[in-house]
Amino acid sequence: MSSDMSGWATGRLLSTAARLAEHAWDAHLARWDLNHAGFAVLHLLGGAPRSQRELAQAVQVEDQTMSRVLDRLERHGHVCRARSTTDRRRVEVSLTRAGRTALEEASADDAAEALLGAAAGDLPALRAQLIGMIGDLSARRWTPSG
Amino acid sequence: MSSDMSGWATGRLLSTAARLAEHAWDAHLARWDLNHAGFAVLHLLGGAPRSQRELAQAVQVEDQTMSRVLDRLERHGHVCRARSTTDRRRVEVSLTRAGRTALEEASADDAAEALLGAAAGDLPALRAQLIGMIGDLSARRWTPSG
DNA sequence: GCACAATGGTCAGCCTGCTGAGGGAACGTA
DNA sequence: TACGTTCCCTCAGCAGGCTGACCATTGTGC
Repeated sequence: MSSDMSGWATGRLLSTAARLAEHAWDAHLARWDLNHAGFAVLHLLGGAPRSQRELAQAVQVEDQTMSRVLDRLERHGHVCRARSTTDRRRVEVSLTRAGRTALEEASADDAAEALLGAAAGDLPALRAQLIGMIGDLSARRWTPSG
Repeated sequence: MSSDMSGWATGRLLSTAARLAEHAWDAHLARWDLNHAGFAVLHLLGGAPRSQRELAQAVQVEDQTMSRVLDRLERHGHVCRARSTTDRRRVEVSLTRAGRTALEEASADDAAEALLGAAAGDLPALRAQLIGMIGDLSARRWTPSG
């Protein structure tokens, strides 16, 4: 049944694996009205409030995308947006009490991570390769002298 | 500058790497009015015409998604859709002459694959891990006794 | 002080993914 | 022949990515 993937481009392999991982992850997070994108933001916000741009850069996403992810998080009450008093261009984003609870509960039960661990033979090796790859590709993308 | 990704969930690493790979790939394919999704379809169609459902299953995507990818390919003249004469439920998809040309030209210059090769330390190992992972996760998703 | 950049967010629009719902064609069985 | 089921595709709507264009605020230089 499973097609022969040896002829697939590596990019397609990455995309497919990522979609499957997101799907498993989202199924787990739906309990808290969350998904993979929102969860990553809550995770960052666990430490301290941040501006939207800081969040966007931390998760390697455009500002506009972060804006809409925050719309959804705000709509579901996980997050609170407030114009900065010192610099009124900035929007300070912070966890609500409900958001912190969701973050803690969702983090405690990391079934999805366990699933990936089982699916990937050598998880640390895979992670190391992905991290190296992201570093290389994102440098190529975000620096002028690509 | 590059944030510390050691705390990232593996799913997020996969998504980020996949997006960066898609971005590089798309930049290369834009010359032919193509993107990563459309290219995968053309690649499959290189052998022989297929029905939409066959294409969807081959690239592990829902039928509705494939339908829209084909809309775009058709609009740009890469592909031709024709109702099957033997089974009028089916739609036979085939390459146009322009589509075949685009496929051949885009395949010849595989700069994006080379880029990924350079970014990933050990490309064959990465590919092997991804293929294993896709097999495992997609079995979990698409079979009843997940 | 004022014109002009740089910075931080948003709006609009496109693309790929998903789910849910529905329509038309083919097939089984009564 | 008629009916229900299955199969294949499409429409509608949501979400996360992206680009391009725009607005408000802040900072800079003359």
